[in-house]
Amino acid sequence: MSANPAMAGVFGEIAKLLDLLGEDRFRAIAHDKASRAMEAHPTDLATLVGEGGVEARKGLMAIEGIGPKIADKIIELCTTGQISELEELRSKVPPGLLPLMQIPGLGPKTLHGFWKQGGVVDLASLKAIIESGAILDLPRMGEKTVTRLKESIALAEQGNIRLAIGLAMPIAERMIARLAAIDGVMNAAFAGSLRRGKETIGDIDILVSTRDAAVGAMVGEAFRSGAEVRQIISAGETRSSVRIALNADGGRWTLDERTVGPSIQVDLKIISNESWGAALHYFTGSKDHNVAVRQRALDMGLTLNEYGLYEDDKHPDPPHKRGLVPVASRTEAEIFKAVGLPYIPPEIRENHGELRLTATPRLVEVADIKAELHAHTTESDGELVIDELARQAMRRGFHTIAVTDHSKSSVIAGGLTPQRLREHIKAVREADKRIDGISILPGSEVDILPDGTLDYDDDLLAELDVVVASPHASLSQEPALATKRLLKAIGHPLVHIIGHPTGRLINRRAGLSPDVAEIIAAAKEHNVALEINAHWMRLDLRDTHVHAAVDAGCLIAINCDVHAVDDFGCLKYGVMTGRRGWLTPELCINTWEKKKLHDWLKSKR
DNA sequence: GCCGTTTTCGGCCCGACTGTTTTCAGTCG
Repeated sequence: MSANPAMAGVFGEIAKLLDLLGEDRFRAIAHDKASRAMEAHPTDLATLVGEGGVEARKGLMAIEGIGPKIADKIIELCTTGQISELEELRSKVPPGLLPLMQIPGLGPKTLHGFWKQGGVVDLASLKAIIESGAILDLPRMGEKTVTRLKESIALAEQGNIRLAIGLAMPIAERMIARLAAIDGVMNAAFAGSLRRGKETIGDIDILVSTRDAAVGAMVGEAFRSGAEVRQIISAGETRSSVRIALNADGGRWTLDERTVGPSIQVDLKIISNESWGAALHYFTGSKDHNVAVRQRALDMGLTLNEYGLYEDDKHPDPPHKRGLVPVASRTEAEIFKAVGLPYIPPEIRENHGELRLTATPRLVEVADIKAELHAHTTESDGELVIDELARQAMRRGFHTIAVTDHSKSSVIAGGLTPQRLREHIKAVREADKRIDGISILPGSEVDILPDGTLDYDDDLLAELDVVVASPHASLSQEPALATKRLLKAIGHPLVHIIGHPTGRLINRRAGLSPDVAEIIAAAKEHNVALEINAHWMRLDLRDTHVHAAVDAGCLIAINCDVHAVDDFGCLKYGVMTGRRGWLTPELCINTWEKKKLHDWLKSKR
């Protein structure tokens, strides 16, 4: 299991504590930056550290944002289980104070004042000084601020859940369609983490460019007066923020407030058409990518903001307010070119090496996908019969569809007994003969049982053209056991693909935590593809795992795990996840021409 | 605390918006 997220959490906490204590801001920023670098690092840093030593230190310092001091702290954490500096910081701050930083609008400076001057040590004491009115005696605290604070506390108490991309995307598309229909709107698009294809979205960023300022005012008004708007957070000439209620349709998943969250923030930015590319780049992020590109611009004597890329004349007023003509601003490509970079696709803008690219990488695209290798029919828990499934796959231009219903242990999902599977194989082969224009292959999504054995005997598995082996039960077993379990399935000579390798469900179930590096190495060795399950509840493998797999040259499958017609629409989320892992078409078996794919499948028979 | 195609010291991205202010601090992205 990768220790990176937990490690990132530790350094995030150090950053917050430093902020709260009013220590040097740049130290806090450095720890926060390092925390994000750990979170996103594709391989397990604890493994890299090993027993510590000079090599470990060197390896850590090679990572952008990690220097000698933080490297030493990582080694201390990995070898002793704690960081003495963190323990010391914790002892200086009341334990109930730190969680208050989650409250929107409440930053370190304000909270520091609450603590030192208002005696606030936790949520209860914060509420108490609000209730008594004592809060109004603190600096910069007026009626409006306190009203806003009360709303923010209520919001934070409901839980701060990042929305799954598959729920955020339709909301964004709906709002954009509405704004784009306004006369005089030139461009409307989403940016932010949604455009970068992250698995969950903290808030939705929408960008609109208009013919003139009057249109902009109308757009802002229309945005803030939408039926779903619950709260207007801010309303300016060029920016507005609202909070909208969620009424999400999860398809075959039942969604409750714990999964969906009560509401999501949507930010609107209105800009001129001339600034479209600069603004799109700016608001797409990521933050780390932007900082790096901006720094690169400065090094070239240029300055970049959301309005454009300008000659840097060191003037104190921003260039766009002085009527200067930008070097580049209309398109993102123009801006990248002007700072000496190839066009960088949004999904890899994370400052993870993309600024060292000399050409735009050819990442996998939705149009490349020519086969779906994981689909269910009414024979188990799907909604489509074989013929309908084949027609839907054909409509999308696929040359191959695999019918992979559940195996016998998945009782609730209507898993097939060996006898039923043999009949089903016959039915699939008949459909394949009957229907022209697509290859319909008999397969199974066979359970990987807790001990790593498969749910059917080898002689039956050998009759199938496609075997997707997936974990479905015992998803909270120990990491070491989970690793052993998956390695055993990968080593099975009849297995083509490991389906949703960890079994996680976003915002709902953590799933298995195997040693991903070991899994990837074994998959590479045994010529087994690891699946990116494209359903937005799963996205499993996740982006960081894909990145590690791609680095290792491991094959990847992107499958929609089709249960109903709509599930084909999840392909874009799987592809975005692949792109976030720098996945090229060569390594993605679903992009292969028919013969190449079928030859590969047969090589395991 | 990190980092270097002007720097191994002295910087550290940049602008919008809000509320409480008589000119700006804090927060956010």
